[in-house]
Amino acid sequence: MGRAPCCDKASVKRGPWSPEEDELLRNYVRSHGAVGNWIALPQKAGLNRCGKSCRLRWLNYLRPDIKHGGYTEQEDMVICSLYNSIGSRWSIIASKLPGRTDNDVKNYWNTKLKKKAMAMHQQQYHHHHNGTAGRGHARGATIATPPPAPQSQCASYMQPSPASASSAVTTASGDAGSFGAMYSPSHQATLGHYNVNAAAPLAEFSPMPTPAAANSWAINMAFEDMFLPELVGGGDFSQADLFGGFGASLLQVQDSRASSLQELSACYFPNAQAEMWAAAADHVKPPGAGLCPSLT
DNA sequence: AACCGGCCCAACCGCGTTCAG
DNA sequence: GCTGAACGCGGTTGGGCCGGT
Repeated sequence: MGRAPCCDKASVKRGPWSPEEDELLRNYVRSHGAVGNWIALPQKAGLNRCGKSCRLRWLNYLRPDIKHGGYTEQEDMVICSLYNSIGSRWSIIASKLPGRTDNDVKNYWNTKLKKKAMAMHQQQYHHHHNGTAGRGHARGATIATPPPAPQSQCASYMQPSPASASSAVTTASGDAGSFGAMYSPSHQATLGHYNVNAAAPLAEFSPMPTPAAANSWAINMAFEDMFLPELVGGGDFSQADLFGGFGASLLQVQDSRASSLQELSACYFPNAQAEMWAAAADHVKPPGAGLCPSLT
């Protein structure tokens, strides 16, 4: 049974906002500062709107610091790598992109970035088969070459990143083939969903990027101001760490980094699986539930 | 010019979480 | 501890826009 509607839908205006309504809302927020009670706002501001709708309008459109469009490649990369790490946690992803809203990031991913990833994947898949087939999987020869998977600037992050399936755990277990099972339920759900909607094998693990992939768009990006070092406590991340590694370097992710990443993953996946990952890094304790405070 | 289909984005919907009473 | 209201989030939808035919 669903919850009761927050307002009487029959009596409030719905649909696109008029400039007049925007102005009323803007004026109210300007003069009253932080909105404590969105449900009460429409009446106070003279708006015939649902409070929820007002909140959304403000957060997604009217806020003064909002940026619209014009995503940079660096932002693309942040979105992609975080999507790989934590799935469709848009609010978290958006929080790492100043001026971007979760709705905006979500729309951007669904309408553009995902396709960009697919296109890049096609390119790199062909390259892989034409020029680098037979090189095997850098994570371990025990893994059967997976079916074609997005291997793009985005899709290259779709392989198990340290944050979603740490190499420390993998190498410790000695069973690289168990990667699929290493995904947390929440991650699997995300990928499953992605698979259904995108009609593409994103749920499959990508093979390790080829050298060609390593030269791709993503690898050449500057990482100095990336967010992950901040998230894991200021550690200096190499690109290989962030991308899940390239070649042998991946297999030798140092324990400390792996631990930090496991902690990060545990923060995002507060479940038994995350606890298992975290436990593998001995000194890392998963949070009880919810996101790590540092991530919110 | 009219129609069509795909794209894009703002807005809506419903559910889980939080919190005050 | 319980309950219900409010909040926050992710998924989905509606409709305008635009390019192709």
